[in-house]
Amino acid sequence: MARSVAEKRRASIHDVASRAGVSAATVSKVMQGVSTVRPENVQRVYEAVNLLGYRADPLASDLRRARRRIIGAVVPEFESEFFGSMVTELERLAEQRGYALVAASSRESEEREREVLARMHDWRVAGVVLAPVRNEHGPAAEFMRAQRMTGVLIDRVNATDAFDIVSSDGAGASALVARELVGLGHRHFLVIGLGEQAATVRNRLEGFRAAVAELAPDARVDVILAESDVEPLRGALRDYFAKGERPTAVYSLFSRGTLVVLSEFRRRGWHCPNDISLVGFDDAEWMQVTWPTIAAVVQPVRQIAGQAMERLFRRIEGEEGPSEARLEPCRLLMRESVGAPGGGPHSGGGARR
Amino acid sequence: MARSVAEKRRASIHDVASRAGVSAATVSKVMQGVSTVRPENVQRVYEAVNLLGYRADPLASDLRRARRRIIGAVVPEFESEFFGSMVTELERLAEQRGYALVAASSRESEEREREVLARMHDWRVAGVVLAPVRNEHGPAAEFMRAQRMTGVLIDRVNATDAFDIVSSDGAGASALVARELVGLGHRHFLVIGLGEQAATVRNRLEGFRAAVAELAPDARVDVILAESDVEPLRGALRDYFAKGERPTAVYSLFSRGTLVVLSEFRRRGWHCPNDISLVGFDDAEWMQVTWPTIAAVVQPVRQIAGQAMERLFRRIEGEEGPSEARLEPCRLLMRESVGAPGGGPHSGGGARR
DNA sequence: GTGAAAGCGCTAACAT
DNA sequence: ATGTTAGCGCTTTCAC
Repeated sequence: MARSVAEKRRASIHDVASRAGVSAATVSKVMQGVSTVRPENVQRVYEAVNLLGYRADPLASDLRRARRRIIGAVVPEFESEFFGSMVTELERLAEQRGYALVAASSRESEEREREVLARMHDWRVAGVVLAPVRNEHGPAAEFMRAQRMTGVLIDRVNATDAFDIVSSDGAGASALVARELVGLGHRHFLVIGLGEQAATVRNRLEGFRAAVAELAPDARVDVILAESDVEPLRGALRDYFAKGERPTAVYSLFSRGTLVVLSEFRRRGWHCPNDISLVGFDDAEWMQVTWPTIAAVVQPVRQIAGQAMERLFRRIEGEEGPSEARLEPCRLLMRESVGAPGGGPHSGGGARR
Repeated sequence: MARSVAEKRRASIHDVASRAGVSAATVSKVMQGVSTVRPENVQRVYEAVNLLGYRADPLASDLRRARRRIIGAVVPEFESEFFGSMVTELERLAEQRGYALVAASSRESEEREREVLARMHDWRVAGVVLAPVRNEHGPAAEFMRAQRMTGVLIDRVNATDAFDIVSSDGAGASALVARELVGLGHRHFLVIGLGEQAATVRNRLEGFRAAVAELAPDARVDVILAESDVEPLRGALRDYFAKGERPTAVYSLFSRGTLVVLSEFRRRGWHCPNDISLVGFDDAEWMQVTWPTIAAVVQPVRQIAGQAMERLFRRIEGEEGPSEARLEPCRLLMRESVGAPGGGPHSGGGARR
């Protein structure tokens, strides 16, 4: 039965075709700018398109073409500045290439990460940018590998031969931090991190340790790692200080850790940098307006996103070859939270590297 | 030509069917749990499914069913805690109902907002949750109306009869702020906001003004509104203080404004609450660890997301009727940044409402 | 230059 | 209980 005009169903390519007095095939050609269509018909098609407000359904079109112009992005959370701007960048880059980005949050759960990846697989996305909850050996990465999905791993990853990976050079950045702090005279450090994020945390920690060992072999580096949640870390930190430990500088390896450290400083009435110095991994907007301003390692979000997309599209376009690992350098923003040990004047606000 | 076994194309429903020795229709039935299939065949189908790793393509299935189990979410930015957690919540709620959430950022641009909405329309999403850049009269909302898309507007919106809307009760929250501050003895206020976010800012401002007028008719409320960007606001604020204006309390109507205010306080060497008090709209994690901690209005993200999805799905399921507007109450977290004018002791850390 | 026909992966009537 | 057929909206040979 013919459809009534008043029906609210959206115009399909056939509606346009009959309205323009041509076939659907011709409409399709016009929409794709194929030049072999007679100008008169092109005209008629455009008129019908405008009249009906026709827009092709990209999903139907993709179905026929047996390819999806969709990139999946999976991140541990949307709530942080880091992953928020990462998704923004990835979206921009995907759209720039005519793809849509579908972002999903794994909510720091490896189980959910797997489910989300299964959905991406079901959707037949062209490729995935995965920021794993833990590291490159998680179930999600394994799933991707098993299903032969094309993808790139970012952020919390070490080398793996299954995928290209891109992350910031946490070891290098931590060496910068060590150099700064040692240069100011610090010899007793506390480093805190979350063990679950094994890949990144270990890099950062080892980079720091190695640099300190080289620059000041006599220095002491204490480490507090909590397994998976931030609250145990708070407890451990509290115990540590309660025992009377007094490092002159604290280096937090992840952003929420910086908040925990600050709140413990508050509890004890310690002020940076006079009572103790603080550097955090991951910069945030608020860190430059508080009193004191907080020194931080700035991750190069745009570079990471750019490299990740670059590599991903190369793979999508069929490039073979061994997987590559790329480390993007970080900047270190020294701010007021860092000074010489023992309440000396701080080092000023210059940016390094 | 028959496909070779080694081909890496994903298994389709036909592959499963032939493998199980039944028709595609039967496989489809089994996948949907239709009970009229002979147990023996159910078994065979499952075996084939497992063997081939078959998973239905939800997009193809949706195409056939002429409906898409996709909800679109459009927010001005992914970078803030507020919108980040909003997207997280919306994703959770959509998935709970068997839909996928596709989130996009309008990047604070109304032009882009329109484009993003056009894409959602092209995708034939079942519904959209739109947090407009400016207000309910923007081009995106107009587009949604014109295309008869089903959607709900959140956050920066006033009433509109075209859509259901959900936002936090900015006026009520601002009245709470006014009550607190007036109660402490403040009589000279500065309120800052971004004019472009017309809908919310006006509500919040008027709520504050009205409450102050009622509680302390003699009080003075200065207002600085910048049009669209945050930098002009910084300039205006600087000029204002340079002129010698000394309100005893500042109320920032949006989160980035709070950062601007803090950085201007820093420039002038003013400390909260002794030199001046500060309350910001929008809470953030860091506000409870800095010195001083920053008082803030907490928006009920989960309630907003919950109501929005609730209403959206009602509409998707065909519910008619006039559009409704819902305001969710906020909480006010008093913190150390607020005290009595003139450097008196601050009011403590209780939470109100 | 154009359109008929086939088909992407799936579901839903409708015979059987 | 099952398979055949038709078709969602689109693209792509391939005759004409």
